[in-house]
Amino acid sequence: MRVLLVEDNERLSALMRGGLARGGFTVDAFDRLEDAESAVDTVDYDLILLDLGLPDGDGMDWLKRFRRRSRDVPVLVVTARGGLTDRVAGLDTGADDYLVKPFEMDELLARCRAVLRRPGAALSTVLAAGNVTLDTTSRQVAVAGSQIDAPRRETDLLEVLLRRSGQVVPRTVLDERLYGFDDEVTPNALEAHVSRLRRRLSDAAADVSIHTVRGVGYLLRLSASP
Amino acid sequence: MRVLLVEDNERLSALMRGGLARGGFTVDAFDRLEDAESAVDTVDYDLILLDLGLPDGDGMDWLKRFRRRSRDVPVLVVTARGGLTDRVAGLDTGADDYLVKPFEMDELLARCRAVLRRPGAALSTVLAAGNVTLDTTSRQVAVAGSQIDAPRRETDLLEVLLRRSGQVVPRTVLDERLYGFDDEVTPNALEAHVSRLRRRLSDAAADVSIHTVRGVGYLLRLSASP
DNA sequence: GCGGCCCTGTCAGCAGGCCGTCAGGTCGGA
DNA sequence: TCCGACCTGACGGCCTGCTGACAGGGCCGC
Repeated sequence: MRVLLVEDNERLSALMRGGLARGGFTVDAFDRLEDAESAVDTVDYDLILLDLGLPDGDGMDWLKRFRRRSRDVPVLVVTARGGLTDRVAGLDTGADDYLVKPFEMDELLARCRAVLRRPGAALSTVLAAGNVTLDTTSRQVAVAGSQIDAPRRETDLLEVLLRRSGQVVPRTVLDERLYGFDDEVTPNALEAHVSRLRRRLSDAAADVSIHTVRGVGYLLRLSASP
Repeated sequence: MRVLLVEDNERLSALMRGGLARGGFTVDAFDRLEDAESAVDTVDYDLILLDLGLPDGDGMDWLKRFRRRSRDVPVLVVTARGGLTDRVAGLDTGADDYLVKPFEMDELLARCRAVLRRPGAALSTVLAAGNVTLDTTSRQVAVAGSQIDAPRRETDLLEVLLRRSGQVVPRTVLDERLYGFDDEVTPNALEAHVSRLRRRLSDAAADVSIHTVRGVGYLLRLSASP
């Protein structure tokens, strides 16, 4: 974990460097915003520790500017300004946490760890074949990156085919998946959906298509491309 | 945004519920870990506010167990235990932040907002898509820079859609975010709000619109522009 | 306290799209 | 060529979602 420390009090900076190093962090320390500025342009930090009262400017202003271009690096503000309004302003400007001097090294480390543990993006399962994708949670179908509208039954059908892409899926399986045991439905209903889905995929220039295996079922595979 | 509050002090709980509601959160409040336990099993909360000294167990133990199975819900610990070792232990157990009683409601809200900012999502307090912005601090909506009035429910709805702008947000998620356990509501209530918000956005000449995904939910996306 | 306004949930009517069915055509294998 | 399997365009019932109207309730100003 690489950390950028911006702190102009030399003794405190030394202390923090020591503590962070013992905590397993790699530290780059600077005492001016200008140096910090060029550092963030060249190195991809995991975490930034920022003092507010610095010789060449206010850390809060810098943070505001920084947040405008780089959104995802956690920033922990370390400062003597302990007032409520300062803390609220700091948090709302884009600080992920706020630590008021004086503090114990253990607490600094704990807060660093906490900030780094922040949740990542929620994972969604995406099925894909060729340039066709289906997000199983949002039920969105996309071809070559652009979304297309598909009604529910066709989406369900596509899902089953995608899950066994390249293999023949028997009619019976498709019927079972699309319709509960209760719904009795003409065999033709499935064929109708296949037909409509084929049309939709080819209209969207998909590079996979649905092949018929007579007497058995269907399979999804890459279209022959010239 | 749906919040689980676990706090056994009745007066404090009422205060926090009020403050959070004014801050645009939907709150489920319980005074025992047992109830919290079953709540987290059924609802997908955006944030958990946890008191430590509870009648039926220690919040810290519960948090430890909770973290073992669910890693990605932010937890903000609210407690009277202000000692350093307590704070460090709390953060290392899996709390994302630590707030010591007594505290101001403004600070609580600011910390909630900070914790909810996920890496990759918007890091400022202002959510935006197209020319529509929502300041989560003041709960003000603006289109192309000029503010428009939107009632609370519509603002909440817009917030959820903005946080997942471009992605489909399932109906169930929207229902969960907008309404707590107690509020039982016709599915049509959501549709009514969507309708009203659509009207409001288009009246204000917003360049994003709410798109319906039949059988699934809604998504916010840039309107087709000529 | 009280009147009025706005918010918000409910209802009902309506529109549009989905989906199962049918019928007629096409294709493949024997 | 014949037959069975499959394709596809047309159609209508039905269901989902949209929206205007309305009523209850809370909040604010007088």
